This record gives sequence, C-alpha cells and structure tokens, in this order.
Amino acid sequence: MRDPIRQFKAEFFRALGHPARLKLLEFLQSGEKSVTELQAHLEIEPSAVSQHLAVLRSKNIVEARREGTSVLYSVRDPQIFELLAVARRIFNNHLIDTQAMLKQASREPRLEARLKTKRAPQRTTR
Amino acid sequence: MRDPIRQFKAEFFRALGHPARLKLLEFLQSGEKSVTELQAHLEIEPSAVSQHLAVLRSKNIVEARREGTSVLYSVRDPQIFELLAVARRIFNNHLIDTQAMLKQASREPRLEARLKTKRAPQRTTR
DNA sequence: TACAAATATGCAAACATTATAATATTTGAA
DNA sequence: TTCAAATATTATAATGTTTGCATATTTGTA
Repeated sequence: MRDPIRQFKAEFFRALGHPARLKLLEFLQSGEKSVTELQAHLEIEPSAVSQHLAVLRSKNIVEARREGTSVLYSVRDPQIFELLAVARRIFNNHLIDTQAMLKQASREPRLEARLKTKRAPQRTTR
Repeated sequence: MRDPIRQFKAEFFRALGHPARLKLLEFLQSGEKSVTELQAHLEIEPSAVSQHLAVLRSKNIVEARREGTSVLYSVRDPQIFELLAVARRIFNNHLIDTQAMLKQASREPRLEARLKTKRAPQRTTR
C-alpha cells in the first residue's frame, strides 16, 4: 500500500460518512446505549443498525460490552465528540453556502464560471 | 431526502475520505498553493489532482482563485485544520490499536470474540 | 425455548477512481 | 489579431469497487 497511515485516516473519515452512523454517534453523546435503544432511535432495520455499528467498531470509533443479553455501545474516545463539534462549527460558518447548496440540489457552477479573472500583480523587479 | 443536514455532513466527511485529498489539505496548511505545486507534491496524474480538487471544492472545503495562467488553492476555513488536528490526536491516542490493525491488514476478530462475557449486575429489587 | 444481537449471503445500485482525450483560459509572441 | 504554449479543468468511459440493505441464519444468554 502506498501510504498506509493516510489510507487509514481516510477510512476513518469514510466511516463517519453516512447519515445513520452520524446519528448513532450523536445519540451516543448522551452516554452508553444498548443496541435496542439505538435501533429504536434510528428506525431502520435492526440488522442495518448492527451493520453500521460493525463499521464503527472496525475503525475503533465505538466499543461494545455485553451485559446479559444486551450489548452496550459507547464511543471510545471523547475526542470523537470534539471532532463532531468542530465539524458542526464549520457547517455553521458556511451555513449560507450550505443552505444554497441544499436548495439547488448540489448543482455547482463550473470553476471558471466562479473565478473572477484577476490580473497577476506586477512584479516590481525582473 | 430523509435527513438533508446529516446527509450533507456525511458527504463532507466522505470528501475527506481519500488519502490524496488528505495529503492535499495537509500541504495547504502551509498556505495557498498553485495546482502545479500540488501536482508536484502529490505525484499523480494532473487530471487526477484537478478531480480531487473538484471534490473538495464541491464541499466548500477549498477555494480557488486564478492568477495569470495558474490557479491558486487555499483552504476556506482554518477550522478544517483544527478538524484534522483533532483527528490526528485521536489516532495518536489509539496508536497501538492502529499499528496492530495496519499490521494485520485490518482483520478484526468477530465481536463475540472480543466481548469478555460479563454477568449483568444483580438488581437489588424485582 | 425465547430474546437480543451479530453475521452470512446475495443483489442492486450507487459510487468512486483513474486514464485518456478534449476543452477552456491566459499570456506573450509573431 | 492570430497562434501557440502553458496551465487547468472537464467530459467520457471503463472499470472496479464498495456499499447499503433485505432476508435468512447463527450465536450467545437467560
């Protein structure tokens, strides 16, 4: 593999790249939850919840412990929440852009259409 | 769409989910760069660089401005760097796990193999 | 056995990546 | 002004892959 560390980081970010998994993590912010609770909160197929949890587990984002017949999940590192908080701040900063994007279904103008041509500043020497 | 905001956040994280794009962002931490510089740094096909840049642009992570024949890229919001820094801290915290994972090519044991069975604490009543 | 949860399987679809080729923009020279 | 070079972007297509999900099965616990 070309670049194992960055590859690993990339996989980490992709693990966050699904609405259901984000919702899981946000819910886990209020503490450890059983799979049953998570399923009730997400309102999707139980097996789908397990599958999303498996993705998060595989990247060490959450951890599980069994208690009787239930399995309780929690977020491994509180800094995950810090990460989500920073992301939230970024979205808030660009809320106007974001709303515009949502509205127009992510159609973005071509790059050149955005780029106001600007003459290169004149070098004083050479 | 079910959940547009979380959907959007998910797409944002997925935009970070590629080693080349992470490398781009890390490089941009030292300031605005021309596409030529970015290409030299990444050592991949020029068009591939443009394509990755297009992904980052589409999520408003970077912005471009033209100067003469070159196009200069920069990161829109310094908090992106904060985000990457938090991610880095998370990885460092779990470095041992991470190294183990890298070594064994991400083979993870099944969940039950990890779960030390633990008896549920006895309820005092009922 | 019944309950809780995970896993296996299979499929469709969406997605992502990359390579190649074509196109656009700016600049400077003829 | 016309052309060519340099810089980048975009279109296309082929591919490959992951991915997400549903259904069914299995595992672990009480």
